[in-house]
Amino acid sequence: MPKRSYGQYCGLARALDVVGGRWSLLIVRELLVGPARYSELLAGLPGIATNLLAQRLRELEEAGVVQRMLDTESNGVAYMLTPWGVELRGAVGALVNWSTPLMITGPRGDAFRGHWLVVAVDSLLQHRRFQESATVGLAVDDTIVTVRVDETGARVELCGDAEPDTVFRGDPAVVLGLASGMLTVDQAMAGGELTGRREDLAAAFG
Amino acid sequence: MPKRSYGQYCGLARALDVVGGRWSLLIVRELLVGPARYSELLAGLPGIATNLLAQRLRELEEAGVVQRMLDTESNGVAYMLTPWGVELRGAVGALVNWSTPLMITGPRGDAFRGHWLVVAVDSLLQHRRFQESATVGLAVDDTIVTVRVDETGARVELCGDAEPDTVFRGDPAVVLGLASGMLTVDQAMAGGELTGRREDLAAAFG
DNA sequence: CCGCATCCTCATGGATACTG
DNA sequence: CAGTATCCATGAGGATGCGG
Repeated sequence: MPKRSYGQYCGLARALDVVGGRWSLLIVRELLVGPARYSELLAGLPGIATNLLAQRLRELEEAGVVQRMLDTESNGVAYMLTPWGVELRGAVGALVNWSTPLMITGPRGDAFRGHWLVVAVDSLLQHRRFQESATVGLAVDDTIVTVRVDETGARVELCGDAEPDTVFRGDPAVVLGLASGMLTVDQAMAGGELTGRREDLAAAFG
Repeated sequence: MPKRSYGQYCGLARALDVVGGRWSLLIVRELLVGPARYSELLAGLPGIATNLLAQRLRELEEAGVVQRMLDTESNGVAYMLTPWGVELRGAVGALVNWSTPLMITGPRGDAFRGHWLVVAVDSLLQHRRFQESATVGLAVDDTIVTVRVDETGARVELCGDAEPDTVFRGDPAVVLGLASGMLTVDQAMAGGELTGRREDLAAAFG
């Protein structure tokens, strides 16, 4: 009955009242990539229980972070972020950037989904500047993400129909190392993990 | 046995593995103002259970976010953020900014501590620009915070011995409204809640 | 006092089965 | 497919105790 709140007149506390629950921000992460069906959310959130996903979606919808929409393809429901929900990108990105040390040294064998790179690489490239413009594809497992940089900044998205002309295949850690600047292009390509034109990669992660 | 982890190779998930637990980020908020004793943390975190505070401090220390130090005054222990912990300021600030709508419309009667304004006002002023420089004091309850702005940005801190020459006394909501830009100086002073030289206030929250 | 540890109770989270 | 229902494990909140 009484939904648990911190009961503090403090911005951080009130924010956590809404998105501080377990799995809540991870659901937001999924929806930052784009609208998704319930089953897609389940697939993108390995480990979540079905009842929890349903409950969290209800809470986030009630709070005004998430809204339901009609999936025109299947005539079913899909979930998407409200404009206010999209504004969580900054907070999510800050946490992603902060966690870089944890991504380098942490445990192996964790679950991974290629589309997580969309939010992560975007955040990591956000505070970097680029002289040249470049568009490269990054293939991890069966997902291809497009990284497009120019003088105005970086944009990362899931690859749709139009594949970029240069696609690199590699390990998630290598991709994140490049994006965070912990790994140089030379180091990343040395292991032969990444294939393609070196100068394209250097421009995208310069 | 196994500390609860999301088990995802994702920056956000790994960050939440460390600071996603209940109360964790609020503890960080307290320490962003400065080092604090255990009892001070308890006072700044109304609602937390004593055992939880002890457990969270242990976890955060083990993760490298918090470190113990010697309190030279009392020869007791004090807690402070590590350099990596301080870097959470960006994420905390992003959540504070995001929560602005919740601070305007939310429930009344929540607990409040004056020093919470240090982190909040600092975050809210961070993305704003100022033509003139100004230093004003904001008094809420028995806490006075100093807001100092100039062309290079804003800095907010707890008022020590040297009180600023102009001190405004007001309601937390009015102060936050000013800092977020939701409230103009005229509106804030109209109710007579804030007293002092209007031009000083206008410069600090322009 | 201050800094916790213990104990107890109940709310929350997790796993799985089940249903419209 | 999109969730509920159920049941068990874990975690949080509150009071109290206790050593330094």
